Amino acid sequence: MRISARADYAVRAALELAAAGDDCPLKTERIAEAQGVPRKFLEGILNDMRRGGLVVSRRGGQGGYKLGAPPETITVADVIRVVDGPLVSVRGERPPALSYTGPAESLLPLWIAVRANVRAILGEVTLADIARSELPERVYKLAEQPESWTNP
Amino acid sequence: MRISARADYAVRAALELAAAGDDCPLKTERIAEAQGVPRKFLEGILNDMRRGGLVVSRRGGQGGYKLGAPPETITVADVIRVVDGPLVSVRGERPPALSYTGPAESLLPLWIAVRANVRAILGEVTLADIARSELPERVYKLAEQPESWTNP
DNA sequence: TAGTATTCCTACCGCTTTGATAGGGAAATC
DNA sequence: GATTTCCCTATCAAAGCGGTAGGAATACTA
Repeated sequence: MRISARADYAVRAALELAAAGDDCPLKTERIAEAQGVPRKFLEGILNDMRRGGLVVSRRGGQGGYKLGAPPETITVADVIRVVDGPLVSVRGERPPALSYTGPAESLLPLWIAVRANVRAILGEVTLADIARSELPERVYKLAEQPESWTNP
Repeated sequence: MRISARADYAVRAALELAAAGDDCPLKTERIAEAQGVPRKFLEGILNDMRRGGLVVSRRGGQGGYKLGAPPETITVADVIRVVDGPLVSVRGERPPALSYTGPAESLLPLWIAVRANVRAILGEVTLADIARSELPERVYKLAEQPESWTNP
């Protein structure tokens, strides 16, 4: 289960926009430098976000990008879905599309539970939460536990 | 965040073995038919599981595969790690290897929380749980909620 | 000891995805 | 009209993914 570079970059760009505020559009160059991601690559990602309605753009002189909605209303899941499609998939299918037989029958509810638990984080945390470093209680509690930081 | 075909197949094969019991080795052919997965592909997966110590094999006449440990002690996370590497990664790196700056600083604890929540499911549910269709309370509760089944 | 069944190994294949770059067209500002 | 910036298309190499082929090694059976 991997978070792609696209998704990571997209969220980081969105966070820069959230921090910049609504009346201060940022150009690709600025964001790329601030977050240390390849400019041309980021260009394409921002474009996807625009098509997805997540950001709005303006060209020319004082142009750039800004968020298309208040950062309190945009979740990380929203961003990832726009640039990468479904949050969680099994063999390229969304879990409800699967079917199992024999001793594997209860595998479906398991994948469903995994997806629900991923949503419980990514679907609840907003850009505003991260930008101001105030993750929701429940999320913070998870991140706090030392065993969450250890690799198996 | 996708579960690969390898991982899905591996878990299903392991479940067949769990259901078969310790004194009844299954051959690749049997498992492939039972779960409807390509035989030759499954062969390679079972081999990885053997190298990872998850299953033991015997060739010849009454050969086949059986679990290398009681199914109550093997979690789904164990299986996935053996065939696919780390459970959760960001841009190919494990979360603790990342670092973020500016408004993205709190992105790291977020990824950590996601991983923790994935582990909370896949690292707790054992092959025995699934094979006998008795998922732990907490997991069952998640899978039960109707909104867990809806696509966004 | 010969035969057969099964795992095991190596290599390969086509396809898609991923991460990234290049170059120029279109529009907004000055 | 010049400049700035977004926007579009095309391309690229490398890696991963899902799957296949053929045969070598080994264990049981007779």
